[in-house]
Amino acid sequence: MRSRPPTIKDVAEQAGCGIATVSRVLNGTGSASADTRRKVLSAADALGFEFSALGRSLQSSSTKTIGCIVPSLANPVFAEVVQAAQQEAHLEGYQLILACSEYDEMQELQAARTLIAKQVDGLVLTVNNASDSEALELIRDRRLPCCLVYNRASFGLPAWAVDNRAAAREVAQAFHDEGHVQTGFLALRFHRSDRSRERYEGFAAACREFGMADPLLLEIEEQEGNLLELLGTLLAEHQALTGIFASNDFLALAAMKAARALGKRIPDDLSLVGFDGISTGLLVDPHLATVETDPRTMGQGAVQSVLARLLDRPTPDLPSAAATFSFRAGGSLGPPVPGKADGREAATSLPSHE
Amino acid sequence: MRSRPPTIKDVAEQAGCGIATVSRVLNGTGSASADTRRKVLSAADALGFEFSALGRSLQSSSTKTIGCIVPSLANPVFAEVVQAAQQEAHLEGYQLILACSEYDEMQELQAARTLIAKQVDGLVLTVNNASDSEALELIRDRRLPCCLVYNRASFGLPAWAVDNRAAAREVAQAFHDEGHVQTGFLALRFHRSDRSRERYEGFAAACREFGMADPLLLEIEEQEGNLLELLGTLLAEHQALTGIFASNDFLALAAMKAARALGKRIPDDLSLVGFDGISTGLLVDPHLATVETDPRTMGQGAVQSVLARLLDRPTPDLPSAAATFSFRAGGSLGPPVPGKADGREAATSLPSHE
DNA sequence: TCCCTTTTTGGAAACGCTTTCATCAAAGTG
DNA sequence: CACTTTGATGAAAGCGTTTCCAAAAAGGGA
Repeated sequence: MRSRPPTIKDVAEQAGCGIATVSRVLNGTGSASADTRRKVLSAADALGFEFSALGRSLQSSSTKTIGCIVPSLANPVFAEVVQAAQQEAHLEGYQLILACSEYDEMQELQAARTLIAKQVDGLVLTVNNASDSEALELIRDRRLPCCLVYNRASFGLPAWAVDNRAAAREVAQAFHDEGHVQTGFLALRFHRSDRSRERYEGFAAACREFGMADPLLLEIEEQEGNLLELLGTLLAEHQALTGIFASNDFLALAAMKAARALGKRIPDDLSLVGFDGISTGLLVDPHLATVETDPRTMGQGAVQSVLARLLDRPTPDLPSAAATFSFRAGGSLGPPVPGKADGREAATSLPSHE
Repeated sequence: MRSRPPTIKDVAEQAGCGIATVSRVLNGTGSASADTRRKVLSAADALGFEFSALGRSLQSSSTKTIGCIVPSLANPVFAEVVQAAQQEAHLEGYQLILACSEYDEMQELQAARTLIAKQVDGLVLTVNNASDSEALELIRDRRLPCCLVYNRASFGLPAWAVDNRAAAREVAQAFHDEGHVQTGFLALRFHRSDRSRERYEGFAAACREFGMADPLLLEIEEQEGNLLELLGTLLAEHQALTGIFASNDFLALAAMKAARALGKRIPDDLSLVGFDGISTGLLVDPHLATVETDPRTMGQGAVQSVLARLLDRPTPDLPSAAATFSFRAGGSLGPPVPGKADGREAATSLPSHE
């Protein structure tokens, strides 16, 4: 029919009354005679009228919108965080505007700017480096309700975070219990993620505490396709390691695959522990030992924290540090077995495949 | 400093000029003397002024925002779609508002309503049933620029879709080539996804075409935790099947695990083929045979289609049906080997694990 | 019937922006 | 020097709401 969507003015005209009355009737605020109500309702219905959130937001200076910035959705952890955040926001009638920083601080900052310009009512985000983020600075200065996820509290902002150091300590303990001494820490974009660094630092400190050798830091820069090759090279260069703690599960699984291609038995020749606890870890054989976290709770909690500030509700309790993760044992971690560790070509150790 | 964010009026006051001038200077539209320009710029800077997208949108009736509805982010396919869509939108200065339908038509409709009320400039979405979606009806009636993803074209809306039937035919062909006759089709929420149904129909038709038995339809309703148990039961009930085509990779991987728990060798006792081509399929052993699709291209393309309409650009070409997928061979599909098929308890067939 | 209270109603302002239009001064032009 | 052109500028309208306020209508009691 009409190309321009109908406005409240159109409804008023059709119903033969003023726009104020239409607003009152349709919003159920204020009084109106039964007759007027009927006329307004039918006019609105006939025109297929819906309020424009724009005019409303301008007026109320509340957009019912929450901004969400995560590094990437390629990581299922963040995908889950976002999904849970979206659901939680939806429950209260809020929408989520999504932005991905691609692990880049400039994009992170720009995203924050854009979302602020869009007048989001609050923000939920995972930044690359919580202790030094221009985006967080901006948000703090703007006094915008905000909550961090998977970052530790910073800039005075609340955070639903995993205690990476404590978790890493448990991993070190597990390695130690199995008798490992020389381990490595494998990270994908080490300098771009404070989470990765915290895990490494906690791991290194704990290794020292348990009297193990300092873990070797194995960094990989980019994820360009040849990840498996890079891992293969890296593993080949460090045959002495009996165990590797990877900064996330995908990396651990990829390392598992690369190690096998090198003829290594898991866990006899090389033990592996991941981080995150994604479900894929339970589909492989042996199961991936890992640190389980709960992305859904994190995303949901972060939104609740923000909403609490917006709606003047009591702030939800942040989880105690110890409750933010749990070590999950798995067949990929076992005692080192000195056996035939160095068979370069060993397709035979790849099961059910010959 | 000030609790209320500064408006253009504040800047004008501080710079000692009219708001129109501020708008012109800051937007780089229209002319202004060097002196005024300087004053405006410094005033804006001093106040930390940023335009409110709200006022601007109200005025221009364009929010620079695209709505995005997908069933869930738990499926990495959709996570990638959303990520790619977000990136592509971002390139043109558009933001993405995200909504998840949770495979529920009511939520799907409600999301569409909300996004429309939020005055999104366009929509990119995957619906549950493209041929019969109230949400799509609404969108079509509103004449909103919109593009479907992973659904086939419907309601006159363009679509970046996978040719599910053709893909399923290739899977049937592959099963046939390996000598399978009695296969099954495994689906998670069959009645909630037209994609799943199309795959089944295409598969069934092709099986018939190749002279195979009609595939058994194995449905699973909900995904509540015990998925592996359900799969185990299901598989135990249908020992005659030599091959299973799953409606997505996760399901195929889970089935693989469940089958092994039953003592089945993959692929000798049971061949498996998935759909989607998620990277996890390459981390397991043997590799999962599957139909690869390209969620990034889909998401990106869909946004381009919408943007083309918004910015009056030539419509991007939709991919030819055949180019929307490619069959990926994998060790999980092989010829059926009658051997010791029925060992109920057979931990031995689980490799490197005893 | 008149006056007072209560309910219903619409005009108008405000929200923050862009854009048109008219004004005014400066700068050319003859 | 009178006259036109040009550039710079601000007032005001309009975008779609909500809400305040005053006016009008409707009851109610004497």
